[in-house]
Amino acid sequence: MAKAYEHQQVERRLYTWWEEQDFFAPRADAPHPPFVIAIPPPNVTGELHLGHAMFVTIEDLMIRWRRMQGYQTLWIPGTDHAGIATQTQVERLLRSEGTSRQAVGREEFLRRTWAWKEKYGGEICNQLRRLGASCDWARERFTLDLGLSRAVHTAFKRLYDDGLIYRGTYLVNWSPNLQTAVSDLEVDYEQRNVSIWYVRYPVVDAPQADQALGPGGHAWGSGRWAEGVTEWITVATTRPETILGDTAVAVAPADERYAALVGRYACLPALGRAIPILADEYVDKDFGSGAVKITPAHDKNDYEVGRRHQLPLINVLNLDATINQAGGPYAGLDRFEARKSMLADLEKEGLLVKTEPHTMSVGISQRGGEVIEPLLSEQWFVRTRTMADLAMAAVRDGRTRIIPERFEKVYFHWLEHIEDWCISRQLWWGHRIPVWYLPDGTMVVPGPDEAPPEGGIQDPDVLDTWFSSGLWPFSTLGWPDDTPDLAAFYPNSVMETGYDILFFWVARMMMMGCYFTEVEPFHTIYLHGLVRDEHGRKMSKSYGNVVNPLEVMDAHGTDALRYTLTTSGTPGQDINLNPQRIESARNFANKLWNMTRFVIGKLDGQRESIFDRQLEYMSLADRWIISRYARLSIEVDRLMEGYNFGEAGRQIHDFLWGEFADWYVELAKVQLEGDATAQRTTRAVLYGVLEGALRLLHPFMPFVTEELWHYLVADGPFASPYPDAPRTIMLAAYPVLPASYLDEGAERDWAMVQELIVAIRNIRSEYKVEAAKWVTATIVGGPHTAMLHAQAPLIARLGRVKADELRVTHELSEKPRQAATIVLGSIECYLPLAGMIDLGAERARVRKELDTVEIDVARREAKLANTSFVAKAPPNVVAREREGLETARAALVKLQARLEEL
RNA sequence: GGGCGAUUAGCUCAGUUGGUUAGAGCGCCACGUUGACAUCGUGGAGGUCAGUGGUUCAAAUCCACUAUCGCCCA
Repeated sequence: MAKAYEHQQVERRLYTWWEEQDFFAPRADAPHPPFVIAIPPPNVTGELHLGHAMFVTIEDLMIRWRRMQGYQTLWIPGTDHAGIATQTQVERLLRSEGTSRQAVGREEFLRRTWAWKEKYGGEICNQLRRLGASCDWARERFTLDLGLSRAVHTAFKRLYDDGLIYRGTYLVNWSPNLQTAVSDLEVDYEQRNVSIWYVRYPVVDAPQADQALGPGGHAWGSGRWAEGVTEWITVATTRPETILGDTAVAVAPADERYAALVGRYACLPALGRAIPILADEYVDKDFGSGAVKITPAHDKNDYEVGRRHQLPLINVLNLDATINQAGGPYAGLDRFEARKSMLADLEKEGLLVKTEPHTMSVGISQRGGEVIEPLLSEQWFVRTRTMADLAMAAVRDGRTRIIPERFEKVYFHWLEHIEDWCISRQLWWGHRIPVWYLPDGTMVVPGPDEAPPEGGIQDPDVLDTWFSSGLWPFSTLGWPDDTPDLAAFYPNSVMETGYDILFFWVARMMMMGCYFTEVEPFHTIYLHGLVRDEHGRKMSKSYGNVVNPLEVMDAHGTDALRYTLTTSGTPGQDINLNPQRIESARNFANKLWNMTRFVIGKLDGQRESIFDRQLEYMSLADRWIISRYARLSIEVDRLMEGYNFGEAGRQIHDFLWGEFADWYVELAKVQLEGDATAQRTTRAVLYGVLEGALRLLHPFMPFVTEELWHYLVADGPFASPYPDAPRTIMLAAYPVLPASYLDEGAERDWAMVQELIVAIRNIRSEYKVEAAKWVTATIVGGPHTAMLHAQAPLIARLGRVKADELRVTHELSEKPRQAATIVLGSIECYLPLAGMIDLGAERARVRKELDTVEIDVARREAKLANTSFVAKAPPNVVAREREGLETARAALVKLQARLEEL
């Protein structure tokens, strides 16, 4: 074995072997029921980032753990076609070639996109492999596969037939850069400092004859448009270009300032259109001027006002956000140029009253980055209420549980207030809407196995990518067909993903799963936190704080990254990824390597586990480490069942490093110098405990544990839930020891010995005894004499006391004067450090120790003197307090006596 | 405006139903010995658990309020 762990030599080799051996596939001979996770499908042309690393690590952890427990595990991998993202990439490519999707046409564009997918689509999956993902690649799926497309078509058809899908002209979120509608969820809101302009409109009594001219009979732009006007109504707006689409001015019904104007008309600047002045509750009389321009085709609130008053809808924008013909003199200008131009003209015509700074939230296209335009257009929608109610009921009834629980509240709130879902996208890359229009205008929605109607033209739009993702837990298993996989592995067990896509994806899977399959798609939703940089900032290219998981794995190994991601936080909480923690995790892997190397070296070929045989004799140290290991396995089981993976991982680490390596390995060195029985037992304990602990750790650090396990067990037998399991730790049993292995007496006694050894080392260090120097010591054990006597060889070695000069005695009448003193409850220990003891300093040291013990005694006495404590606290707590007091008092007496002697 | 989360050592974080002296890693100081490991070992320093009030025999932990930071929704 190499002197240090070299992950480069191990990871790819093991992964290839695992995959070749088909260890990832669900086993029919598994003794337990299925445990199924569907991967959150990454964007097919995406590149690995820490979000992926996070979900892969946690899901693989769960899968490996359940697999080792004997569940029939299936982790379905796959990718998402990611409509907008992928199309944008290919469009960029086309632009670099001097062409465009429009120029090459739909068919060619799709051909190019598939080619792009073939070229880059495999990359993300290989990157998931590097993370150690033990998913069943034979079942890999892609949302645009034939099968999944059939699922999408079936779902659409059913919703359509059930009346839950409709087509209509409504105000939608339009992304001018992407030239498509997007859903409410794909709009981010940003607080922006903008201007609010006060614009006055002439008040008139009736529409004019010639609208081309203003109320004064002059053309717009002449500077005299409003000549002679005496009555005005002033509106405040942040979007002057939408004046062109105004169809009313509204005031608050209770606003006396404007009461007389209601029922009359305002003359619209630029266009001369007479629009009614009306009263509506929507208007806040204290905001702006108290009068609001109403543009039903370009604002959501105005749309509602318009509906209440049957106002006409006038759309003034083209799909690229330039002004259309309805915009008169501004037609052809971009929306922001039109704004400038409009403001200049308003100024010129004396209609601009004032400008004020204003903050408002602006909708930004999540993908396109530009300001979203509320735009009237014909789209397809899903009526969500029925499905949302089903999705809520599943969680409310406890059929699906969300972890952490607090997200249930968020989930309910969103589903309660859900609006209809705009599912059509004006893209080419995706599932084309399965609707055909006949020349007479009738719509036909054939089933997936039916031929499209003769002479029909298919709707040009595609479906929102999340429509297909919503079917993922069952479409990947063959739905709508009644496949064996669907029967065996649906519903899934756990949906694990980041909380940031609770609405986007999780809620939609719940909605669609409950609706189409009449069963909740998974029993548990586990939401992990987001990965941020070490100071809690979001990782972003512009900050330059992005950590690339591939680079981390190259430098420190996959296990180090995985261990860091799983143990850096708690469920659902964002983690601040500290690069130093990754290094520590790498060091841990190396520590594992070396402790195993040591154990193997000492086994001398004896591959025998303490857990496979009854041993006649075990030392205190043996019983202690076995008890600790048993306790660990029970704790880990409890933590994992409760989804507290981080805490489980930390405890395994602490045990392996802090107890097994730091203590037991050191003790084993001494025990291995003993007789044949001691040697044999020690080897069996080293082997059994380390082998088991590696299994406990395997789901966290799959590579190093597998590699070491091979070295350790060689051809030896091992426990596995699978009768003919090949030689891999992946299929070895996950340990949970029976409580009979717990030995509280051994743990208590060993704690005492440990404390004594640490105290001796502490004294050595304080007196600056050279590390190489072996000292003399006398232990006065009182009631623990026999136990301490038995442990003397270990105490001597670990405390660097000469074995033949370590005395353990029940009592000591004559205490050495020139000696440092240790008092631990009823135990005393004297270290005569020839010539090194300064009596004054030693007195001070003992005095200080006495002080702390005095405080402790006083505190405990006060507690026990408190009658309500004794009466109300549980008996074991009181007993512990009494015991502690006795020990502290014993120490107090000894320390006082010692101080007098000195 | 509504909701949620966080606040514990210099830094990054644990602390599982309230119960000995609040822990870890990194960083810091001192010293390094043994054929597993310097990616290491031994010892040490370092915390008014954000603040205030309450519940309780007992609060980092439960409750209320406040402050600061962050996120989600509108």
